[in-house]
Amino acid sequence: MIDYLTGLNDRQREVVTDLEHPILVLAGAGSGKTRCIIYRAAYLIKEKRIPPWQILIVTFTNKAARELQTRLEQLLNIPVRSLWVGTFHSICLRILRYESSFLPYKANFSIYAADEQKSVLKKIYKAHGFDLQKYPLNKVLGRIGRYKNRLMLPEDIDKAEFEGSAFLAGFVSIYHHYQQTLLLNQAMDFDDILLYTARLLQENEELRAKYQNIFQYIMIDEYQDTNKAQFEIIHQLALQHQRVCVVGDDDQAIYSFRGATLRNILEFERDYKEVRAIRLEQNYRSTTAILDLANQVISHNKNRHVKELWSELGVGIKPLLKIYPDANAEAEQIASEIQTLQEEGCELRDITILYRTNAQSRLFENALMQKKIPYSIVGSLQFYQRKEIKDLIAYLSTLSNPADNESLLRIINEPPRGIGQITVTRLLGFALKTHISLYQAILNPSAAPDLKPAAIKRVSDFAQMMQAWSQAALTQPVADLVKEIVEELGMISFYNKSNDPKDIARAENLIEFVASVNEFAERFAQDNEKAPVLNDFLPFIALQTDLDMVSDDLQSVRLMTLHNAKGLEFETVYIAGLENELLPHRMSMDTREEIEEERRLFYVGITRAKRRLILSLALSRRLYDTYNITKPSMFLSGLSDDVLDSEDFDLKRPRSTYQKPRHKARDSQKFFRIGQRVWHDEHQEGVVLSVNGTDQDAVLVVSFKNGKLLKIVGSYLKTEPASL
DNA sequence: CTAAATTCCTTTTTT
DNA sequence: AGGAATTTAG
Repeated sequence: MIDYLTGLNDRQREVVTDLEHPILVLAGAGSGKTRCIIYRAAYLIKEKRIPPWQILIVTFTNKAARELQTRLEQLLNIPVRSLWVGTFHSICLRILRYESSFLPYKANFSIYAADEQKSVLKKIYKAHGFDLQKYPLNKVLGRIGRYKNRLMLPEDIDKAEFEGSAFLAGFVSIYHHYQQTLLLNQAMDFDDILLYTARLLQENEELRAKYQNIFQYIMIDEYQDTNKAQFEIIHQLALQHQRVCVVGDDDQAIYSFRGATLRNILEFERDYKEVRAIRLEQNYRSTTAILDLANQVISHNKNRHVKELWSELGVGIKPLLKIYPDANAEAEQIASEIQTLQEEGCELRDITILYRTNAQSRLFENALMQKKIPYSIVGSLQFYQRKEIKDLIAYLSTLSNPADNESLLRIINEPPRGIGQITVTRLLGFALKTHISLYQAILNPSAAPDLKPAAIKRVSDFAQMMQAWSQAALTQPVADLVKEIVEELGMISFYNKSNDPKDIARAENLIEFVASVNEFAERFAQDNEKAPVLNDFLPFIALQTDLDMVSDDLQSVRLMTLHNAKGLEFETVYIAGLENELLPHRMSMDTREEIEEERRLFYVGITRAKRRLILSLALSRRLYDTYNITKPSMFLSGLSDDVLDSEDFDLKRPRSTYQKPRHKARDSQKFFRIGQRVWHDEHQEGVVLSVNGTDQDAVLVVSFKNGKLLKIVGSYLKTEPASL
């Protein structure tokens, strides 16, 4: 018997047991919202005898989904495999594969991530003469994404909207070609997964009824970070029966860059009937000292529901701000503090270092490695974006979906097998002219004009190898298939032969990948009582992220971005790089909305800490190959002394004397450093503010005593005053 | 066709 | 700085 009384407070219990109304839970950080979801699911299954397959729970990450399922099973003491629990993308993908006959896609369509998207765009630019400068890939992809999140395909964009603008007209044309190419390749991007699901539910009455009927009870976590497409999917499913429960916190909305809109949480009471709104403000995670800081930081945001977190866990240790001369010192000091904590008996897995950008992880990795402190990076381009892994996955995608040109082109000459650019171009031309796919073209290369016999031989050898595998892929367990491909291509031994440590790491990655396929196969076999084949495996891999890989019981310090920290908690939290242009990030400080979102990101970081919170900033930091002087984050000003200790450092007063950043000495006479004095023929004495490059060629920003601030090349400067 | 040389380009955050 | 992409040389 589950005890719903002692484990939950009054309001949590209401969330769990009110099945009569649509429920909106406004849950502060650490207020036990995941607990509510788990107990509500348990309540439905155990008390109300709702079959698990009628319950849909949407989480923010795959890992959260797995955890939720495990905890629920522990609570119920029975397995609930048929429960629908996953991210929007994984749930939608499941539906789309199953219902592909209603779409212009086959069930085995590929998923394109950023790399493939860009590669598709580049080909379109080349074919249709679009200028990369005028249409930067990231901008275009961002815009396409924003349209898709609003459920708009190119044909839905109002002509009138872009008639006056050549740029917009160009963009719409690119968007159009892009969608066509994806369709031709039988591929979807991440946003398509949501868009097509939403459209299907909107337009197909039968399907809508079917899934409304399946998903009798719906729960959504992190509702504040849903976008319009996601809203529409849930709305279509829940509009009839209204049995929906959403959980979120407007102060933790940090995904507007991918179309998330607070509108969904703010208008929930209008979207559904007789909504019960329940607020959870008691925090069960952090000490009062930490919450005081969190409350004060977030109170500077204007656009929010005012709420104050409180807890009964005692005052605790006051958060501390540390200032370091440069980013290296920051990383080293944090590493040695962690060493001390470890010696005092802290568990490493209870410690995390949070930062704004992935690039910052590098410094911490080095510092921790030097001190031999185990660490794991959560997320980032650790694994699935590695070249060797992507190559291997491209083989698998091609075997499963021969229409997928991106994958085929990636591997057609990888490892090198004498099929060069010219051959590929000719094959592509031939395919285009005869309206067949590239894969079909390579099956019969002798039909292509201009191909030399030697080239034909190499192509058909490749094609035969692929054909054999794609036959095998239908029946052979995927674990065996992958092993065979890796061995036959000699990938591991190829990388092992090299002396480059990077290549050795690549070999190791491939071994790890093979191991992960085996792991998947075992789990799959347990659940389904048969060994998975390729088509069982690929859908899983497409949405797998590195976030899902770090095991909880591993004894290591966790490194991650602030975004990845959402939903997690740690005894000790370091938040590094509290500098303007980093947090808030330079790309996100133009509007008040952007700055408020960055502040929420900071808030999310703070509220991860259970007992100990250390903030830090560096007074200088390198970007690319340039050292820059930094300014403390604007989020630090306006905080009172009683919520943050700051090592006798006055943030309001500009620093006149600070320790010079340490750099490796170079045997060059004119090695310029930040803060260094330099002399110029005309402007006399000045101080270096930033350096880009070295020696004579360095481009420097120098503040001269005569008041001029100039960008200047090193060769015009002297490092000593001119003798009289 | 491959390998070397050169240029380009990056850094916001993620499913 | 460092890696990817593109151009050039063999």
